Amino acid sequence: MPELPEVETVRRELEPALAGARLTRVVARRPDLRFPLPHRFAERLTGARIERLERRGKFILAPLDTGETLTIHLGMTGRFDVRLARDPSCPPPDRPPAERKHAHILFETQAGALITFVDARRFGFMDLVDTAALAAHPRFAGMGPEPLGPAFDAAFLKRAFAGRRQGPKTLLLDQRIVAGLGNIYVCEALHRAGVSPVRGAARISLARVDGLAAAVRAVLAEAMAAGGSTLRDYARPDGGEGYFQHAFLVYGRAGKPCPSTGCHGTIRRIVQSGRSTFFCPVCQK
DNA sequence: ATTACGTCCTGTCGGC
DNA sequence: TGCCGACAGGACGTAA
Repeated sequence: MPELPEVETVRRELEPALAGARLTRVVARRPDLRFPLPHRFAERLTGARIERLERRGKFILAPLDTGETLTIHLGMTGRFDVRLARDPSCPPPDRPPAERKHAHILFETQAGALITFVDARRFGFMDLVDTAALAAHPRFAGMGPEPLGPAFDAAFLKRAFAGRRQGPKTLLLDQRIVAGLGNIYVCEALHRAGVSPVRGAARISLARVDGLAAAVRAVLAEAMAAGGSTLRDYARPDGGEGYFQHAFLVYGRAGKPCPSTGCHGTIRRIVQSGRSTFFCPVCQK
């Protein structure tokens, strides 16, 4: 379940193999992921040099020397398998059948690295967009600020919440308000800030919104330092696991006692906009 | 403008 | 033991 910390971890681990690398071979083993791949996808990538790897929200961006940018979204189960250049006399290790079955896109670099995009549920997607027009692209034009950037603070969030009747849970998941949060970190941030996920967002005091913005930044920074969270779906390109899941205070903990000091509440699971919300009804007001 | 809800996709897990 | 539904949760389309 890649959210910002997981996507950033993946970006960093792809860098050694892909930043500055020239693609010598690209294979799309099917014409679509979540959406159809763009026209002549593999051909437009083959021979291109990836100038660097960036991240915007939950997207990985790879600007190319062709004037286009490869945009990648991992969806739910998308991940990369990275094999750096190796001794050609040593055959590659066999992969488990499930891996092979859902290996949809292959990238080979001039230096001999083999990068495989694997996505069982195919909620991920890739696109090629004109780099000069990237900011104006519908997918990015309306995207909210980076939660760890300077534009995301209490004043900004207060404005975004103004006049809104939906709960902060729903609004923080909206990538047009802030880019990169997903279900897990929104639940965790709301609990840390002591803010109820169901309270009408316009009715949250500035002081609480301030605490919420701080909690969002803190939980993301901590998760990133831990290499993200590994649940059933997410795996790092290096095969390692993130370990922030051990720091969850509410996510997936329905029925367990609230971990807040002095609070005797019990974590509840409810459904908001079709998604699970985990929270403590006692200390989240 | 805002809100609500359905859709996509497949593997896993719990209950019967 | 096997079947079946619930669930996981990203973005997006549609309709009110």
